[in-house]
Amino acid sequence: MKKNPVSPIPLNPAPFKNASSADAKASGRGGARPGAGRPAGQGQYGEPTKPVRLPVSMIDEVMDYVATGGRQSLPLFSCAVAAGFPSPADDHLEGSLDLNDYLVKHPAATFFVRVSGDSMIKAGIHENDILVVDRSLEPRHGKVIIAALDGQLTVKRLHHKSGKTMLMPENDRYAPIVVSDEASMVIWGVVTNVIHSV
Amino acid sequence: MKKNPVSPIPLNPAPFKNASSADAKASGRGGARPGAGRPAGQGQYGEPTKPVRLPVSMIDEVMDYVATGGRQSLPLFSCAVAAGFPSPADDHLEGSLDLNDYLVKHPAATFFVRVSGDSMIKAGIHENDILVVDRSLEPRHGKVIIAALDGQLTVKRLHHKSGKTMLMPENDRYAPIVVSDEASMVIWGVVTNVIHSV
DNA sequence: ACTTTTGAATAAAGTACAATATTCTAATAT
DNA sequence: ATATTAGAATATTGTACTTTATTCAAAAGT
Repeated sequence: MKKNPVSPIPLNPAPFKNASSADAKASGRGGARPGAGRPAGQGQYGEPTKPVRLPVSMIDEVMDYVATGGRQSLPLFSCAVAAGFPSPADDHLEGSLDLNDYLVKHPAATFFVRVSGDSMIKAGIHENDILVVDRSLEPRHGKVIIAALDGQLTVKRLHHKSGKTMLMPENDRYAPIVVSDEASMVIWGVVTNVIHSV
Repeated sequence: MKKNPVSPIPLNPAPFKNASSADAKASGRGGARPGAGRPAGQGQYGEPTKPVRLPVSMIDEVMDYVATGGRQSLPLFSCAVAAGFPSPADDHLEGSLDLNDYLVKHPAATFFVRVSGDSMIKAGIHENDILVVDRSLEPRHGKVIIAALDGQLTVKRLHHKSGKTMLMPENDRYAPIVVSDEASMVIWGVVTNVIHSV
């Protein structure tokens, strides 16, 4: 069992009444008294624990999860104009954010795509960016989508105009793709977010 | 449920002998036999479990975590050119990705900032984007950083030139900021990623 | 008076056990 | 012959209990 490195917490100096007055025991040391014993909250988590059954394959992972404080919720600040004086960090604090929660609304229907090419540069989609794609969203006109065309994955903006379906790049050096045979195109999902490394 | 494909192997050398021959019990049904009993892997997780102690405040959260299959690792595809034929999804599969792992290398030193303004538009940083900021990285020349100037948070590219420190916007409509009094500027951290909604 | 030793008190942590759930088959009933 | 039922077998699951760790303070030593 791991030894707890936490420094001793000075407990309340409870007014202890010495037992020597009446029933002092001549033999042995120590003795009954209030305040003795290991203080609560000295465990590895600083709070009570309870045994819970977990699948063996996940125990390590869960222990990690618990050790790192659970959901990876980190503070979110905003650039909003502050009071005017040099303001503490709290003045900008908007709350806290978990990336998976924020970016993945439908975990079972979401996947990522790494971008190659620059055909969508004007939409803020660069080479090597990671796209968050949700296949549970309906691919409507105007949405940025991931489509498989002849077995090739592409990112484009979907256009439906006068009965025709087109895949529009957002880069002047590329031409729109007219989807003649709708059956040859499979839409994998709708892009919801772009993750870009600076 | 799934039946064990292995046929019941009699553990003891003697094959199961029907008890009726000699010491038939007139009363009672069923009886000893191999293969009886609840099959393994029928539990709520389909695998053995073990009791583990968890802090009470996290039990609900952990149960959620376990129920949703642990780390939110989702598939990552690439747009790389495939074999030429209409290819299955697997041909594009690069692996799987957990956003927190990918974006947050130093959880204790990372925070997020929501962008206002368009002064960094050429760096792909748009209004309302979320920036991933790591304060454990050293703010070197050329890095995009978050700085507090007179209590106001700003995103700019850090420049050190001939002894001067400057904060460079990436938008022609904005002018560089010369940091005259270095003490009035506090660098909060280095921007590692931009998260943009399409 | 100060330090060290020792046992009591009590929380933490791990595990064994009892209760429950599920499935199989022999015995019984139809 | 087929369907039903009761009991046996065995995995699952929750929790009680044992073991371990830590702290307090009286007693003993210096």
